[in-house]
Amino acid sequence: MDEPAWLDEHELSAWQAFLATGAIINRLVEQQLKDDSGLSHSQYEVLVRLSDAPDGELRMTELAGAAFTSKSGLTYQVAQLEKAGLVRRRACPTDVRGVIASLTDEGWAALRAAAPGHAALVREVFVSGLSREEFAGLASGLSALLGRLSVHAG
Amino acid sequence: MDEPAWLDEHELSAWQAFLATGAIINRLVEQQLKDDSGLSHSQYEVLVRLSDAPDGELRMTELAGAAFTSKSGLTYQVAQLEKAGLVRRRACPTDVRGVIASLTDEGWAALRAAAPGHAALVREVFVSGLSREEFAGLASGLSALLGRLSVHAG
DNA sequence: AACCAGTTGTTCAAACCCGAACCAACAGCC
DNA sequence: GGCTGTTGGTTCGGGTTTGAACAACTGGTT
Repeated sequence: MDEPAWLDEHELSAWQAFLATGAIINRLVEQQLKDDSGLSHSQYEVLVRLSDAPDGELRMTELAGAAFTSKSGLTYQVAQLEKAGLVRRRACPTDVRGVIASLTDEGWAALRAAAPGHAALVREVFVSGLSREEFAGLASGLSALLGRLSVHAG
Repeated sequence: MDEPAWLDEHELSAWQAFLATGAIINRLVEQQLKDDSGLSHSQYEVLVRLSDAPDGELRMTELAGAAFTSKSGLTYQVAQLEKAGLVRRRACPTDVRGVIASLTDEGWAALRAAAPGHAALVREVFVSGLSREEFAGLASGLSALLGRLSVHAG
């Protein structure tokens, strides 16, 4: 009801930290992937989602929901990945409109090759350096936030 | 030393939550600002940094450091803001190369107009819905992370 | 069967963002 | 004064992302 119109000191600094960490970490991840594997972060995410799905394939829409891009953005990235031979597209048997993206052998290989370096960086910039309690608090806060946002995103 | 090459379950889900929340929240913020004030998030950030600085002015480099864009990205955004009349550029008295960006009256006004709606959204998607403990944990985790990253960013 | 609201994925123009190259100007040094 | 290495900011080229418009299709209703 009588919520103040502004963020208080703690809220503001948490918000700033959220933005700053996001920006910095994204940049680092982007750089590492590009340098070591020639993949962009979005492309890597697409490969990961596919690899998590049964048979390594997923409808475009599901993929767009799981990854964090718009539909058109996904079309573009999948086209890039297809050009690179990491992903194949095929028609969906149950829906003529549908397109199914699936990992090729090269796609699996690229992912296997890229993952360890990526994991190491994530560990370095996101996990290590925090105490067990700090990390636990961060993790549970983020997960609560995500749960809350899912409502919003609906 | 013998760090596993992969992220364990907890690390992975925290990482995913970090990416997902960042993506979703950024999108919501972007949308709200654009709809209500015609500003992009980056532009809003630039205005905020300037308003935080003494006399509402800052050198380009300091601005680029404080906001989270590259130098060229900043040049672009400041040009946009200048075109919109919200920011003015003037030469730096102590360094001929230097450029000082400063808020115009319209800039102050635009910021004052945009801030409450922005604050309300941040509150809604970032603060509220979390218990006091969850938020505290999240905040301290983020701040630890940021402190850790500053080393990295050097 | 014919309609109709909703979904699917692509295309298009525009905006955005980055890194590299660049020029000009600083600072420190001999 | 003249070098030399560094910094400040813009420019440029290219890749990326977005939302809106679109055409094709679906599933349910009458």
